[in-house]
Amino acid sequence: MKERYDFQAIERKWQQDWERNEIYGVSEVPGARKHYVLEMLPYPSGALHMGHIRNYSLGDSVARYQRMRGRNVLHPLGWDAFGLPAENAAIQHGVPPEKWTLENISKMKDQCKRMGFSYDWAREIATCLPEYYRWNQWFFIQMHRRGLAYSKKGPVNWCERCQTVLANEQVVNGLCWRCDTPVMQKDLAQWYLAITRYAEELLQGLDGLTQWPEKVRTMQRNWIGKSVGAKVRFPLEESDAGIEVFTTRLDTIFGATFLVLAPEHPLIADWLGQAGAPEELTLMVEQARSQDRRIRTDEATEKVGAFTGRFAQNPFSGERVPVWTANFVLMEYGTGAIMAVPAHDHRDFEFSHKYQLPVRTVIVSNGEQGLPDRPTEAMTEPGVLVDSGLYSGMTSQQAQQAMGELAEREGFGARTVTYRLRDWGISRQRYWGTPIPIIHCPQCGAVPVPEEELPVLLPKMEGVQMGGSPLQKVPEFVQADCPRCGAPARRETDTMDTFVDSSWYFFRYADPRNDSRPYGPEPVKYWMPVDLYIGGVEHAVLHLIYMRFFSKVMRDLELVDLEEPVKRLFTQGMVIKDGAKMSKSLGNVVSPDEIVREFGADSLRLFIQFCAPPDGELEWNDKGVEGCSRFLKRLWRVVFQFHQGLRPAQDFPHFDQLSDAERKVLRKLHQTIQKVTADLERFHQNTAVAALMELLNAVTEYADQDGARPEVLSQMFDPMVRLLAPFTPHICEELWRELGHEGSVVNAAWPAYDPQLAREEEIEIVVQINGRVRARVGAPAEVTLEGMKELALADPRVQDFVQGKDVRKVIAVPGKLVNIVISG
RNA sequence: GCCCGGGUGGCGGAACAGGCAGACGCACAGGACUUAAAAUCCUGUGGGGGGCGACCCCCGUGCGGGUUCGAUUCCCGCCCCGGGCACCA
Repeated sequence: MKERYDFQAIERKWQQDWERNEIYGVSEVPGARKHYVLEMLPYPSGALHMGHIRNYSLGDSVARYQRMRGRNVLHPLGWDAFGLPAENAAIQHGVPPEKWTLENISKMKDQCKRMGFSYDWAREIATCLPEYYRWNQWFFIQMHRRGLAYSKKGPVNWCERCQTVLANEQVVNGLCWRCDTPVMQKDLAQWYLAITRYAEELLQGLDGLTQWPEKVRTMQRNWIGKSVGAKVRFPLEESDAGIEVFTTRLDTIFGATFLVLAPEHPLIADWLGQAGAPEELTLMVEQARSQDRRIRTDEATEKVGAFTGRFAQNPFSGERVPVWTANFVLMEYGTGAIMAVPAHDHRDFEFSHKYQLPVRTVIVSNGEQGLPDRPTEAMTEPGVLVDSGLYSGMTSQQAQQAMGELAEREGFGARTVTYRLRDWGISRQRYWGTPIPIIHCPQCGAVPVPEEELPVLLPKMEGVQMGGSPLQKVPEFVQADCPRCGAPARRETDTMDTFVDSSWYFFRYADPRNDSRPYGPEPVKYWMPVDLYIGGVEHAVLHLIYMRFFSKVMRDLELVDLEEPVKRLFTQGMVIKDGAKMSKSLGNVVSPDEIVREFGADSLRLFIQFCAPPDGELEWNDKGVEGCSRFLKRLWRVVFQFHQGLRPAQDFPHFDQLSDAERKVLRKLHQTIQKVTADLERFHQNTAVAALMELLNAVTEYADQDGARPEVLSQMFDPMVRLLAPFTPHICEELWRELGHEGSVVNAAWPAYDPQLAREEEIEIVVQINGRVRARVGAPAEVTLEGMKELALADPRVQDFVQGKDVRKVIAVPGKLVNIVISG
């Protein structure tokens, strides 16, 4: 008997064996049912943290389980290898970003192997390699050809610390998502991807993603921010120009007592440029423009404004309305101008109050009589129109339609839809990213690099420095000939946002070494969509919206025949310690390496799946790992103590020849098979592990009895090891071989449960009296409802309660419970 | 303010479709083994009360109501915590 569970030796041994035999390699097998399990690809920071371990342990147990169920499972991993930390390391320590990144990848890959994750490493990708990023460039060119990638000069989000532009999605509460520096506005020429063209489709598609968490779908809906309304043009007095406003409440237009322009509105600049512009106006506009965006867009910030001295005309009522400008109106939403209806909008109400502007009620609640004399707050609900000319008496909805139709007929407005979603700015003024494949020619303008010249290689740079696009300082890179006219030209020196890399990487796993296109149609057709995608919720409006966009574009490029790339999304919870996220600054980081060294990968994997439900937060607890390690030691002990003399399964005694204890433990086994299977299907790894612990408790109890029979134990160990294999593959592999099997447990079949054996022979019926448990009676499993009632009423304790009382009702729940309702 | 989650022992959590609240694990206490400790094994462990005793009673899933024979679970009204969005016209 092997005395000790030497996890270090066992884990090393089987990791080497699996690698040598390439046991985790997969290929397309026609006819075999595929299953694609994916985990969000990591940034190669240098070390896996507990969040990674949790993510990959969950994915790995699903991948192994599906494989044992006979699926052809694709389970790959790669590296999101471009990005700022590599560049910052280069600046701080003088290490070339490529070297830093590749070394980190190698370290982390090693950690993955030491965890025993079943990745097909033959499909590994790293986004910083030309063989990968050339396809980023290729996609960019395809998009450019269709007008989906375009360049535009305008205000962009700028992070001074990262020295680069950020996408809207990367600005979190006005701060840089990476370093929390307040984001400024800057005017720059940038490349954009036209995600807004897919806004409606991305929104509609969410309804079909029924296996995504509601939370993520809601976040995406909010982010896309669809508003249905109308644009209306208010002609300006003494001018040919007009002011176009966007409103979702066209029905309130008779209550529009003034207009407000954003301080950045082009008309404001015009007017300020003219002689005699009021000083007060100039001052206000300057103040608003220079206000920190975060403060400016905070609801709590005081609304300030100024009268422009101009008037416009309400196209519906013909009324003359003053034109104001104010800090609360933003240029980037709608038309940058609003009609203010103080009676029916909180913000307008507040503003009108401060500047003594008129408030006019034009909507009343259904069934309400008369007008409120002096409203104390805005009534923002829809209702019935009053004081609105021809439209008085209509409901808000009717009026919106009728007014919209009139505006369209008369040509001063139209019903329209706006979105909060902006096009995706992908230019980054940094070195370590995919070069944008564009050449700027003085004659021809921005010309895409011809496809056959891809990839545009990122030149090696020794001394990367902050400030400006680093590639500008590499003359050999910058100097290029125009692909169209051959004249000397300048190569684009910005690189792509790294979220481009991660927007399509999971397609590449299907065909990772293709060097003539991003992927071939057949492998993608076979493997896609991803059946299960596991990762953190923090990418809800970043990666998870970009990847949906890319998939739609690929469909329109006729590269794939697919609406949505991910069937089921699972967002796992964070790993925390002492109530806070693990972080270096808090000093509460637990290193997976140390845990693996002390308890082994299997114990860590088991604990991290046992300790909390996968979608909830996981509070780290060292003692908990120890408990899981104890469980594995006990498993080891019981198998090695009893496996000698185990007989093959066919010697198993007939059911009728089993003792009560033997039937009991066999029943527990089949119940456990049933439970673990169901729990894995519904992603409740924690209770699956708990069930396996219960099973081991039952088996140990039987095994320690006098007269425990080896042939019965043999029947127990075999399926038990298989059930546990997805969670703790190393120890299970060792035990599996010890039990006499030739091949790997990885390829063993998932055990089936026998409903007959899982069924209890004798059941316990809970007897309640007026809803309180008062007794328990035994009954045969096949007892009828009437039989249950009789048994319950016959029980002496029940008799005591019932005696002299009036039994009004007896309720029986099959196989479970009888409730006797008495009175008096 | 709006939208998602969530609130259960000392702790992490379980209870899948309204039917025994607290599975499993941690921690703790007592015991066995040991010269001793560690490891391991056994027993106990929501709170309160009663009985020599096998046991029995009462209370208990954030708070207050409701529906029901029966509510951690469903409904109404609150409180608290976590996350997301938020001057978006």
